[in-house]
Amino acid sequence: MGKSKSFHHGDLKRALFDVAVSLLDRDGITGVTNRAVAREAGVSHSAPVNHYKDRRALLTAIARDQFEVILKDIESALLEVPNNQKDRIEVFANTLLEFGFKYPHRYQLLWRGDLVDHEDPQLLAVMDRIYDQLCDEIERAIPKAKVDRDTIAVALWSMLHGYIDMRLTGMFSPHDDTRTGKPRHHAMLDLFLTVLR
Amino acid sequence: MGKSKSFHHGDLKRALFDVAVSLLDRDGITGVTNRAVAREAGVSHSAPVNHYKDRRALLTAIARDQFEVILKDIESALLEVPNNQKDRIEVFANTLLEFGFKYPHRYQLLWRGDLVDHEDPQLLAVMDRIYDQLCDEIERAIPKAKVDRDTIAVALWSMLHGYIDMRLTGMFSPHDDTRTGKPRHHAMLDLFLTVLR
DNA sequence: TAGCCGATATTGACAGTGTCTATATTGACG
DNA sequence: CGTCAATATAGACACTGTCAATATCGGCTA
Repeated sequence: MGKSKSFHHGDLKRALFDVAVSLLDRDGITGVTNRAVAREAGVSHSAPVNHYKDRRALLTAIARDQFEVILKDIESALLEVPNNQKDRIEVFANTLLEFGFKYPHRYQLLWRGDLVDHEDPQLLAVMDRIYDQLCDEIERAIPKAKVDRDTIAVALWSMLHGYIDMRLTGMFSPHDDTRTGKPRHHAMLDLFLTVLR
Repeated sequence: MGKSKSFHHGDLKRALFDVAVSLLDRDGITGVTNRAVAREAGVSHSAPVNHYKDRRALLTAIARDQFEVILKDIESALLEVPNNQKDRIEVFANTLLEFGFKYPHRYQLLWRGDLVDHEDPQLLAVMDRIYDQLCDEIERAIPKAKVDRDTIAVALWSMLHGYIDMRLTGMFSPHDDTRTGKPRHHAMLDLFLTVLR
């Protein structure tokens, strides 16, 4: 829709956004200050306020966008897997894991309640779509279960998020499972999916 | 050992520590600034430097301590459960969950790599003890498994951490499982432990 | 007891931050 | 051409962490 082709700059809003993301990747969240972003974009230190109310608004926009990226990654990865197969859940999981390890700082931003407005309706909407996607796959894979579909979804997403988060903080090292020789997260998933078979 | 009964103050090091924790509980991590801590302790803004090299050092000390609290909570909770029972794992899990919900800000601090030095040897030591404790319980409950004990431990801890973290960011609401009527995390645990039976 | 000395606390400074206000510039549109 | 709202700037304020210089205190030895 209405991308505001700007007056003085060109499209400062987008420029600020892009700069912020690249700073995030390079320096982590502490490197993404309003002033650094403005500097990098070649504008004055308080130019951003016209496009993003404050730092939180900018970071929320990024989080929104990255959740969308994840959703699209999942959707397109699922396209390459035939329907009604249990390993669609595996595809879901792997996509999330890959994103987390490829863009650690972006991933960590997503869950920083002090920096991102998790009440933002658009953001909530995307998260819901991801969640619903997961529920659909679970329903497809195991229509009959002792517990809620939601419980399975929450359990699985929790495990994935927790694993990524703890790996990123350096808590777990990326060792393989010694019994199967598979990467840890692969073995973990197998273990989890055992319940469903 | 050697608690440095201080000269001017009394035991400023401990006072700073306690003030920091109470500020953390009250205002979240953003409220725990060096200056606020000093102010609250009634000393000058740079008094803390004599006891904690910088903010990171203070927060690392807190994290260390809180991991110890968790370990002790787990150990004492386990004392009330007979050996060789599978629900010792449940006790482990519930203790972690309770801590997270009771002290959300402390819990979140534990995983903030930008604020806490996760290479700190003492901190690593405590985390290892918690991890080993978990592994022991797993070994006790299921000596024979298709996968590594480590894989089970990592999977379980990941799930617990992920659930707490996502609950604290407001991602999941605390709904009960509709099939069983149990709290979500309870049902989640049951689901996970199914693998082991 | 006198006096030294290291541990502890204060003060002041510097660079950086987010955010607000007033001011200037711009470009589209009448 | 001139108006006006959108956009950009410059300056200020109150914070922050951290450092260096200074002051104060207590235990120690002489």
